[in-house]
Amino acid sequence: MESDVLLPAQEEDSCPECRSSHLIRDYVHGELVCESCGLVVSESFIDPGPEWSGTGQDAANKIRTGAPVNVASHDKGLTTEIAPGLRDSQGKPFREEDRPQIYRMRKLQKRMRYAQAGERSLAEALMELERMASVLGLPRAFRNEAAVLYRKAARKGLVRGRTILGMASAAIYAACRLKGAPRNLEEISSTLGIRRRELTLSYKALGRGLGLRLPPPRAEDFLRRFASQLALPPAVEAKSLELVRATERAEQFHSKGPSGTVAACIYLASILLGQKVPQEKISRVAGVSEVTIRIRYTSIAKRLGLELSPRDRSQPSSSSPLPPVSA
DNA sequence: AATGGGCGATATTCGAA
DNA sequence: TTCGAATATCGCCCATT
Repeated sequence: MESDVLLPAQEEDSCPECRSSHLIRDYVHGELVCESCGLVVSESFIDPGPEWSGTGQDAANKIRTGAPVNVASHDKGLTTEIAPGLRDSQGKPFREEDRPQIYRMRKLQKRMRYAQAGERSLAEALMELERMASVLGLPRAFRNEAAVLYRKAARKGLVRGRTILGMASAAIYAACRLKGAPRNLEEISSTLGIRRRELTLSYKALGRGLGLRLPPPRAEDFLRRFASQLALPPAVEAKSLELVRATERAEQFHSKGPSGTVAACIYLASILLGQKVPQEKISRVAGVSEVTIRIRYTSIAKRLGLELSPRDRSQPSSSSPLPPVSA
């Protein structure tokens, strides 16, 4: 039940259509193409994604060429013309033994050409979802979830008047939240090269149209991901979780960003356990500024009644007892 | 649909500790 | 590294056009 949505993602060593092993790499388009039948076997053997490694300050530069190369755009692969007759585009006659394949290709082409427009754009969207999920490093289940959402949206005509990319990224965003591993709008839009405005508008439409009622992202759902990116010691992660929960309980309906809360709690926990993690590092991973971490963590500490003695700030090795943060 | 004001949260910058 | 103040920007909400 996994793969009804899928298009073949791995490279083959022979063409699945004509079984020829003459596959050539088209470095211009980043496609793996069958030399004898023209089938595009794989569309992205070069990484089309935006740069990952930029940090907070040059976040804007991550999108230096705008949207990632749109390898799956609609005229790739499917609309190739296959001339009638027994000669190829150079006027050379087809080899005798290739003819059956050529006929089959023509038949396929015909089918594709007359396929319903909706189906074609759906296929395109599914390829986008595939690509987006891979750029974001999301597990298959996430992408499948997104695909389900997208299909529902498409059936309800929600894509009309909007862009496929916008809706697809919105579906991805929603899927992440449904799966309990939320991403921020910012993360999604910058790594996928979608304008934020477009993403939020699409997401709103998606949510409204499908009647999705997603509770606001819980801060603790961000913790796992941040913790692993920071390689936090388990003890610090555990303490962070404790703090995050206590914080959310204490300041319900605060309209502050969950990633700020998590970042602050991680910092706080790292201090309390004497294994300080620099604000700057946390800031990079969580996508919030250092200032936000400072403001949030001091107010959280106050709210939870935590005493930050100078000892905590300066001596990395002393473990200070934390008053129980139960509510 | 576009525009603009109000507003709270957050970002940037920078000097000081 | 961290702190904290000043200043700028962002995104959302709402009302207006």
